[in-house]
Amino acid sequence: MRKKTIEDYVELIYILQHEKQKVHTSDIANTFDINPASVTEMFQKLSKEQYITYEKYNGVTLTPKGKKIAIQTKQKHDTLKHFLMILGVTEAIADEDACRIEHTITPLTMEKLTKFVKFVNQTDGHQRWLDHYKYFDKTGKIIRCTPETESQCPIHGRHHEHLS
Amino acid sequence: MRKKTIEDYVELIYILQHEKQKVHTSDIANTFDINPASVTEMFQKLSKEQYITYEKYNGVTLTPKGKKIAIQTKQKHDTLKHFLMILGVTEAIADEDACRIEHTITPLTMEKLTKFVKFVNQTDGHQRWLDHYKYFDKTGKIIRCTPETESQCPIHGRHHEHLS
DNA sequence: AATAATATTTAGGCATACCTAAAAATTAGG
DNA sequence: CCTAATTTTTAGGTATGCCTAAATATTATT
Repeated sequence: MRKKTIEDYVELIYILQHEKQKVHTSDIANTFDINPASVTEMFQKLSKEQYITYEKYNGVTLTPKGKKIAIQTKQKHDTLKHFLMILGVTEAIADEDACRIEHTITPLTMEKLTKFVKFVNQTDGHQRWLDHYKYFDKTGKIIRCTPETESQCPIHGRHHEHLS
Repeated sequence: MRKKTIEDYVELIYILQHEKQKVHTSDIANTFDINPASVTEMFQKLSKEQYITYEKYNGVTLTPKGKKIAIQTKQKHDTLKHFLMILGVTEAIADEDACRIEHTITPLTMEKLTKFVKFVNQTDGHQRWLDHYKYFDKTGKIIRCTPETESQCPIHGRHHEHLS
């Protein structure tokens, strides 16, 4: 599997903290499926760099610095995942890819993707184009419908009344 | 800068081969802005793994295996870049992000993104929604226009005739 | 409270992609 | 064609995130 970054660790600690107060070596080791010894090493590093408070044999908590990064990362993750699912990627894979992309993407690209997701959400139920995309995704067929021809559109024609 | 993968090297060799026949250590070192010594090392590795034919002091060429990977990678790169530019990312940054994402993305996600790009291309000039997205990107404002209200739409209203 | 089971840490290693400095090969100029 | 400049390679080193095995601390059982 992919090597975990500081962001991965901090994000996971953040998520686990909701259930556990103190997050332990084994929690991380299990979720990431890596050796506990590796987690201890990372705890030491994260502690040295002030992302977490670490007491030997007693779990960790996020510092404000760590929490900030965690929230930012989770935010990116959720947006990316949401975005991919709009395009028709399954949840499990969207999750996986979001996890990888969230660390490498530039702020500008993240911003545009965020806007795209907002755009789709805020026009929810009114994006005929998205139905057309999904139809294309399924069938490979492009069906154009202009306002004039929409009533004959095999995707929208029948439901025309409650769509507009 | 980010560490370069086998794919990065092979893709760049592929691009440079069009101009140069044999690609030399310094060509890669300059483009990636890394030390020539590091390129030599990678040449040795790539050669050992049969991606390139490597003769000391005499440049490299792609093997069929290497060329295949190169073409696949470049394909992914171009699609990703295109996709990001549809969303309004500038060319330079789209290029940068494409370069990072192309190595980590799963096939399913790549497939959906490819479909999305095709969908946009094949409906070129007929996606009123894309104009709406761009308007939202610029202004933050969502403007809904149904077939009935489209003629009053500030984006499409005036140009209604040659759009449909 | 002693011992057994479990969890965590330490110590020593590995692979990867990079680096610098120095050696060796190639190429260019007189 | 020989020396100087340039390019490439070798050798040795670094940081990172992982590993295993062994040591140590904690927790649970009786």
